[in-house]
Amino acid sequence: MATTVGELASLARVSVRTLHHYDEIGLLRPSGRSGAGYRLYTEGDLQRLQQVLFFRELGFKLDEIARILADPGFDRRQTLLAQRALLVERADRARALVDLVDRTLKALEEGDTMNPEDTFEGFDPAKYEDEAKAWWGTTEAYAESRRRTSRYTKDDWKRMADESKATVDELAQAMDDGVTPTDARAMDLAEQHRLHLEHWFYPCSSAMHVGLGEMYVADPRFAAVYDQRRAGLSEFLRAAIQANAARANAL
Amino acid sequence: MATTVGELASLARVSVRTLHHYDEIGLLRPSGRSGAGYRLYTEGDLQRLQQVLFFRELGFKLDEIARILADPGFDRRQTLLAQRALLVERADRARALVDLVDRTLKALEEGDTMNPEDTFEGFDPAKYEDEAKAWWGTTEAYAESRRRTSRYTKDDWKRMADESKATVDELAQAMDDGVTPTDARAMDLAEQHRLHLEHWFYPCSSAMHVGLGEMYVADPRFAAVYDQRRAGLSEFLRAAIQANAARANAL
DNA sequence: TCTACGGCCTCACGCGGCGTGAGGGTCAAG
DNA sequence: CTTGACCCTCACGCCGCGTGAGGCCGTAGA
Repeated sequence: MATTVGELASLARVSVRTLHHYDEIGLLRPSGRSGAGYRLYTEGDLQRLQQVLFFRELGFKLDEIARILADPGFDRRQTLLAQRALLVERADRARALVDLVDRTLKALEEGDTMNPEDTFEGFDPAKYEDEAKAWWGTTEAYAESRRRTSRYTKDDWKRMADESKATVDELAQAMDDGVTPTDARAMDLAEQHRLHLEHWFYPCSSAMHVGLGEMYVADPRFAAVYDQRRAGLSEFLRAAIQANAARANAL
Repeated sequence: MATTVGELASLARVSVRTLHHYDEIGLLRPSGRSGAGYRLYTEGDLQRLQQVLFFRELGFKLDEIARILADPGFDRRQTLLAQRALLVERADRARALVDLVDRTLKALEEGDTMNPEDTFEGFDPAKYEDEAKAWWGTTEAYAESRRRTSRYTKDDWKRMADESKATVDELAQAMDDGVTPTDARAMDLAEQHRLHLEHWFYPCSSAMHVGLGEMYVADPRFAAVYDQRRAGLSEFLRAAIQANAARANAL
């Protein structure tokens, strides 16, 4: 008329330890005990266990399951809808990451076939020192920037402004399209932004770029420029820069 | 020339505790310490951190990341491909679960609108007792089965066999199509199997059905019948029955 | 009747990736 | 000289169990 832990465990394909655990936390107490203290489970217990496993499968936490089962009048619809949203998010995220891996793999291959001597450059001490200075004290970058910009003509400034505006517009459009900062499109725009800086102002390593991104949200003078174009744009750019730098560094 | 934990933490959008942890486990040691023992991070540290966060984002475990970064010649392609497979699996699973939630919601609604008196039936003590007996001792079910089958004509037997074969064929086809046991299609077939038993032999509660599923894999006489039709079919049926019972019980 | 042997019991630590205090030093500003 | 915002090092907590250790129960064979 009743089963022991081991039997129930093999029936439901869970470990004995799991049943012990569920007993401990009160999620599934055996209906009885034998004289020797053995746990005895009834059919009702099996049914409850199946309910537990069903919700566990859906990713509910054990205490949530306990609450769901405690009150049969509990709004299952509501609960399931919430869990659905969570699962959709998880699926989307996993898909996005697969995408990220794919792009990383592609970048790896291209990098391999196109410029194998990069391996050397990565260890160029001079370059490294340069980058370090540039990021840890903005002064060096600032000096370089002034050296360059002092020779720009009005025409140069206009072209620079046009380019800049284009990038900002594309970023805003990406946001409107619901693109996330870790998306390829956003990262590519961040890279475009970095190249823009390199071209017009000063050498800008990805590390330095990250620092700048921070400044864009932290310094209201910068933030205003972006957020005026579109709410939250400065934060979006910062995140995209981070993602882009992370990708670049990991290769 | 160097930052403190707090600064690096806010730069990289991680907690100070996380950096402490990475220091503890040796994943990211600060390049230096101040006189007072403060952690001091260089730009190189930031870059390494970004590498760490990149791989963490992809779902690598911290010790795996350590191994990847330890050896620059590490086969990143291979590693990324493996991770990709893992992520694809995760995405598929999440999608399947969303599907399961949807079907559960649908079943909930239909159940609500079509037969509200089921709530009563669920608490019918007579029925419950019957089910309990049927499952915990197969004898009762066996007796009922014999009572019924003793009156079957040759024609009845043939129709029963045809129905049975059809279900088995559909199950095999589902397997061929790569359907998983927790998929709706598999669960529906399991339910069909259960109804088949109810119709031709004896009342078969979902709990009892689970018990039978166990027997199908455990008892070689039964397993052979299914596995002869298609390798692994008995195990597939068992899993589908489990899933179907779990779904039914959770509603 | 003794002895295996398998199943059951109760602790209790371990894992992964940190969160979250407690209790105390350090450092620049007022 | 004090405040307050940093920083430090323990060290326990979380979640869902896995994995022993050390010992009792129950049945079957020698």
